[in-house]
Amino acid sequence: MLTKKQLELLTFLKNHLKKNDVPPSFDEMKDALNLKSKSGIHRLVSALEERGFIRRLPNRARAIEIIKTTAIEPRLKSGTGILAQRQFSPNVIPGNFPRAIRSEDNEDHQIIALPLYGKIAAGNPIEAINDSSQNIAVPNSLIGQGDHYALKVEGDSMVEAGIFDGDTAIIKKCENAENGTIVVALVENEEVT
Amino acid sequence: MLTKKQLELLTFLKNHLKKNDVPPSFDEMKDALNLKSKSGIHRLVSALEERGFIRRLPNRARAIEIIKTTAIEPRLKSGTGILAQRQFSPNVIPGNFPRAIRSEDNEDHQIIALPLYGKIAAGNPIEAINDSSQNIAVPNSLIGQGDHYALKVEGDSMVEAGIFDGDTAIIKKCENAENGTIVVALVENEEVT
DNA sequence: AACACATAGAACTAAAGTAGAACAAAAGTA
DNA sequence: TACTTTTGTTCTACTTTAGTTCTATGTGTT
Repeated sequence: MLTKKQLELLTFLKNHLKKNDVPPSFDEMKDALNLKSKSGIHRLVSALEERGFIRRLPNRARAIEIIKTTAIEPRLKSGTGILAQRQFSPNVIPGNFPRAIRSEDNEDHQIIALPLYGKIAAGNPIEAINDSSQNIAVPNSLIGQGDHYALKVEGDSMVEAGIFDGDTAIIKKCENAENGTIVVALVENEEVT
Repeated sequence: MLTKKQLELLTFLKNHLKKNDVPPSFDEMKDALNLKSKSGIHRLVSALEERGFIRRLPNRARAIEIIKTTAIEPRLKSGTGILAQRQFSPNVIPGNFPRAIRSEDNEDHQIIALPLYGKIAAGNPIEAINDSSQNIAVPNSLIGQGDHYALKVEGDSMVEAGIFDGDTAIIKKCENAENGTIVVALVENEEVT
């Protein structure tokens, strides 16, 4: 229903509203999405309005109201039984990875296979799949010391951190989280978030 | 939906009504918002009326009625800057509290004041309020060893765990989370989830 | 009638905010 | 391939918001 940019704006709107009680102005939205002009925002806002996610009063400052947000991700488990528990402990993404892997760099680096443990929800918690049969290939320039594994990101509540739906997160395993790091924590035995 | 000034006035209206049972006059509103003239108030009142937050009788003194307020509780902070970061580390709710405090038991127990650090989102992360000025009173029968504090629960994604919107969570501070415990983790410096 | 208190609103200014055209590039789609 | 949509940009035009002063009008009391 929504493009990435539209979702990003909607998410920002939601958070801004929660934080400040006041909808952001076009300028604030512009800054939040790292645009240089408010016109792009104008179009995104119009798109959100057209799709029925927000409502607004024309020519009124900050007159934006959220009507609905994106639907919640469908859950994987059936709801009847209890999942076998994976032996997760809290893990940390150091968060200083380069944003993207340049393909031309691949020659220079050794590729490492990381176990793909399952999915991680950026929005609602999603259970961890416990078959580590799938691996993904990662240049070891991304990896420092220690145990690592991978999770697929599902949901969009982390877009502000540059983590998008469908991304694959490389997770470093460690026992304690420092303040300010993005963590993946096991919640209630069967879900990670 | 509202500009800052409009929200400011609406908040003042709400508080004044709660305190005095009588809506303020234009002059009182003018003083409350530090204006030198009542005309500004007149416009703000009209804006609030236009947006459906208040209703009024024309040409009647103090004839203002609040129809609705903003969905989210007004925040204590100004909303301009970045929050100073609280020194959170991952914390654990042991989860074996009795479900409710019976008032007749209060005589038997010592009451302890816990700092109310802010809100915790059961769904999406919410930033932590960093003024620990508010405390809540808790019977120490609920509290075991160690550091504790309190957070308000907002959202409902934890209902299955018996945690509801509006609940106040008593959190025990500890450094490591065991598997299966419900944790509150600091995410991205300013939000807890 | 006179008075105090309250609301209504015009007129002006400056600042903040919204609207949208026009062009270009990139991504997605038939 | 051709076409459409989305996105990013610059630039301009216009509207609203906010603060101010000043005046007019309505309402209830004495």
